[in-house]
Amino acid sequence: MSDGRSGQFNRGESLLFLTDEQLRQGIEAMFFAYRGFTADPDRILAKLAYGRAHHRAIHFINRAPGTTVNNLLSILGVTKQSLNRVLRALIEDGLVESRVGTADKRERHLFLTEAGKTLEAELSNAQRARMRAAYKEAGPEAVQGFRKVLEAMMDADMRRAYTKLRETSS
Amino acid sequence: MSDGRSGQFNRGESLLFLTDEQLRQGIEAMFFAYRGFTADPDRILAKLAYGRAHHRAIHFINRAPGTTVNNLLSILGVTKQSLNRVLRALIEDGLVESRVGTADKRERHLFLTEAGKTLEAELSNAQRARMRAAYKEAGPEAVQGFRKVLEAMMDADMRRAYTKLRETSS
DNA sequence: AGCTTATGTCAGTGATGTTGACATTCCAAG
DNA sequence: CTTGGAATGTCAACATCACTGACATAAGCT
Repeated sequence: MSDGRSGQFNRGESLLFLTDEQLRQGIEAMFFAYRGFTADPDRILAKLAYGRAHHRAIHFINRAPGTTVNNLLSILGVTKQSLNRVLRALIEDGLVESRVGTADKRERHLFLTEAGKTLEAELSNAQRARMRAAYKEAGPEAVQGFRKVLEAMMDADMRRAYTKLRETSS
Repeated sequence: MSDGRSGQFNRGESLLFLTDEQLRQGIEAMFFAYRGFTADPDRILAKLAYGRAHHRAIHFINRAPGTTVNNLLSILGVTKQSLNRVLRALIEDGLVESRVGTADKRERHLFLTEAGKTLEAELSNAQRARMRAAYKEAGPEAVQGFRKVLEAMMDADMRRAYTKLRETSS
């Protein structure tokens, strides 16, 4: 790691000791934090006999109403058969509506019903509350860094999906 | 998007637009990043017919050699039945050794065998490589914020486990 | 001796993922 | 136009893994 500076570190690198130990702490922080991240929605979902797969489907249908099953598949990264079971349950329970495509009748466009939107809001509110609290506790500068590292940790195709979602929502 | 930044915030909060939209982006970043975070180990584990549960067990046994089953349970947050299935497999495959406690013979103390350490290193290296790359891409200041937000997102008991691990490792 | 603790095990259930087979629809080559 | 392939989505069977509940065993504690 020859940075060829006169001093041992330049200003930018001096805070970044990438020892295995530091990295492992980051790994463990990620593990524990993700548990907290999903804890609140999990509690709500458990009462309804739903799991995280249902939450993810509801989240992204809400995010991009009218999305097709195929589109959802690529975002969620599961097989279509897996997603189908989840969608079937949500449709039967009246949370999601599936409309045959007009241009291409093979496609199904997915929408949340009023009941679906209600559950989505309940899940979102719980998760946002925790995120808001964490942001507030960590402070504004920390939030920038948080987002930056997370984005750098994604696979290329995930980052594409992520930035695409950011665009369409604005 | 009502961000109304005319004079509504004081200096400290001015960088922190806690709109629902901003929070949702954080949520999605967390979702996608966690997939990237586990992708590399998952590939290695799949070849051995192991899952993430095995990885977590191996990780924390390596982190705290001699830990008891009960201790591991509280860190991992799974049921003993679940953990037992995992441990049984790892012991049968010669990756983990279970020694009866000397002071309290009810306890089992867990250690990685040489083969276990080899697999742990393989998994760790893959995950650290990604973490290192993400840290490098995001920059030093970002790393501080990343860690700070993650810690703030944990449940209280998780944060206790996390900081305890940090102490014992130093 | 009786109560509690630590661990392990068996049985049943549920969520989630997989592969395979199949129906429907679209599109393009002949 | 017809036919065959590709795309989209659905249904069925099976595997994995987590959970709850019940119980067994051994050891420590009062």
